[in-house]
Amino acid sequence: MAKRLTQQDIARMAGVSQATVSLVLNNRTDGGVRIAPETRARVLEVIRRTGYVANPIARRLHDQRNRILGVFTYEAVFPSTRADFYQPFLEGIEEQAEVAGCDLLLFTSAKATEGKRRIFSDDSRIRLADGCVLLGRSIDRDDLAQLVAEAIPFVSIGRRDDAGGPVPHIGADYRAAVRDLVDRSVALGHRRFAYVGAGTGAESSADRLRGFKQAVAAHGVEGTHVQFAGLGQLLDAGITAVLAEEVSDGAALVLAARQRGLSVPGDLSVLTLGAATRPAPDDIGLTGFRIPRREMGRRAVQALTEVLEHGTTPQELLACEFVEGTTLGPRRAQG
Amino acid sequence: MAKRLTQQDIARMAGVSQATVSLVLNNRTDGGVRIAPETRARVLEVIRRTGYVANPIARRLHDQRNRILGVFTYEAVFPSTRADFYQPFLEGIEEQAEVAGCDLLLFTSAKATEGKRRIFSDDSRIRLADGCVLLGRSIDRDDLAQLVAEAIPFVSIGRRDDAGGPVPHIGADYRAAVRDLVDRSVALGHRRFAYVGAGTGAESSADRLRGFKQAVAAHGVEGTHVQFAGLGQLLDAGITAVLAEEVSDGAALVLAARQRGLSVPGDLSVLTLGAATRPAPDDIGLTGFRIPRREMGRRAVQALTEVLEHGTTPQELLACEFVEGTTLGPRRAQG
DNA sequence: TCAAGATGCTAATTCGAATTATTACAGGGT
DNA sequence: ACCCTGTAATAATTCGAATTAGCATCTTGA
Repeated sequence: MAKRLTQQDIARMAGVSQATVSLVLNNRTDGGVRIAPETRARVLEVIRRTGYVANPIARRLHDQRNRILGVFTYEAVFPSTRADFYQPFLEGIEEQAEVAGCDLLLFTSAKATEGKRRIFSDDSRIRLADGCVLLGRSIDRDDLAQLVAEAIPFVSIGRRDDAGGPVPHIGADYRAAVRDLVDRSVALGHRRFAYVGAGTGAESSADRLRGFKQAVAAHGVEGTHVQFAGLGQLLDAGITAVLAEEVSDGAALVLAARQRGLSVPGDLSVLTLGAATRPAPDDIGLTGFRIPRREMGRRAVQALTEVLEHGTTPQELLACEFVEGTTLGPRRAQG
Repeated sequence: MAKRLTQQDIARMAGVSQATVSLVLNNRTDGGVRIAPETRARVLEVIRRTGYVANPIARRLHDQRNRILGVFTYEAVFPSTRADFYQPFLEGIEEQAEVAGCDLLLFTSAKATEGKRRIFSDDSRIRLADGCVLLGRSIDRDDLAQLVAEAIPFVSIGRRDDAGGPVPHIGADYRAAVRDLVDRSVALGHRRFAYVGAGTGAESSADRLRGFKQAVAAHGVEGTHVQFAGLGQLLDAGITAVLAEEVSDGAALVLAARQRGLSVPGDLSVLTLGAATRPAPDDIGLTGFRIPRREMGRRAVQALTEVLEHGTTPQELLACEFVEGTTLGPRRAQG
């Protein structure tokens, strides 16, 4: 197989030294470096002819930066079961990477152990890239702590609690978004709420539940939290508005209610909080909010650029947009 | 920022040389390498205490391999408009890359010129990877020729004509697939066929048309080729079976026929040849064949591995699977 | 007791590119 | 002839780990 070209090869062809090639390549004119125009032209011509590109590995070894940004996901990126979830983030990431003139490295080599990938295994390749975007609902806390401890440049998509230090992230402002939904519902007369979903574990779940609790407290209305949706139980408790963390749970509630001959939103309002770990029907028109996934991807790459250039620790929550839908209505005047 | 530990540091702490640390780390026992058990233990203890991990960059520099496979597409990968097309290929690519223990590099830095990316522009980063998979309906012929000329390890997804030499590729066997459709149709009594579509330009189009022509010739039946579908014109010509290159064209024909009060496949059989450059409705149940996209992605990565290891030029066409559908039926006995 | 062989480790080199220090050589002034 | 200055290029070193050749030191056996 044709061996890969090195600067030494280019140098030989152009009749100069390897150092000269490097200087020409990097367009160095500072620090008393001078290259005669004709020499420069000769070297550039050889480079053009051969299509030579500096070995990123060697480059990275010497200094920092090879214009490669890593993307780490805890599951495979492409399988269509995951596509709906990852896709919008990746769109934003790709878009901004193109703007930044960087290539994207997908860490597919990280072998899955017990179904989950780990960043730090026997042979972590994370440092191949200049920096890294982390994607996934929940991220291993040990991995996160090690990233922070080793000062590896990275940005998490999704807010993360401290892990031995602040974790740079671009998240969605679930607290504000959930509060907004409660506000709207209260304005429509609702006084008894239920939050259906985990509400714990991943930061995104915790944030939603926190927003819910803040909002019901602020309005002085009733709000309960249950892990799973039991329609009868909710109705018995006199609840008129349900906030379902998972989209599929929200959809299931709407269908169950209608099967009982109830009207949504006439008898019960159902709101969804956008979590999508399971596929859900999309023809129900659930009221809720849109997670700015694409924008989060874009901002994450921008933030990573800042980390790389200034060593900062950006943390930002992006606003979610209200989605009108058809499942929120005024509370029915009750007997 | 705490500087990263090196083997030299570990060596100092354990009172041995850097070489010894390397030998212990790689568990080398071959080629007359011997390390006393207690020395080994001492080094391992220091490694354990410090949490040292070998710098992958330095490691790759030495190995001449960076275990990075490139993926080049002429359009952005992730935008959802393209998702249906690229997705299955990428699934296969990712799957096999994981098996091979390689990471995937998406060439997002290749700026688009006139809406199309080019592999070889000012500053091609194609050589960042060990090898490269090319994806896209049509690939710039100059790019292709240069890849061949420079002996850059790559594999095209989709058959390609020679470009200054044979082009390594994993394609779909469109000729066989189209012949099969004609065979089935002839068996059902059809004698007058039309091929609707480009039939030229990209290799994939040419292969389909070639299969069509071979089949009608073999059966001694009538077969015409038109670029665009005019339903009336087809019916006037007494055609009873249409093969539409584009799925969307096939779907349009079915809808147009039914709008005229005709039955498909009662009055006209419509077959599709799987090209999907435009979105098409998927609820029509067109008869045709399935392009093994995922498998092609997998095989392409395998083939690339072979190219890298043995410098071969693999060329392979994978079989397409017949899809029953509802738009092919026996020719109606005509007055 | 001394060569032969086994054992345990290290010095030195390699990979490819970036950078610094240094050399080589021209022409100008005295 | 000599020094100085500017210009143009190169030699040598660096990064971190892997590898090979080779140097000590210690056992054996005759």
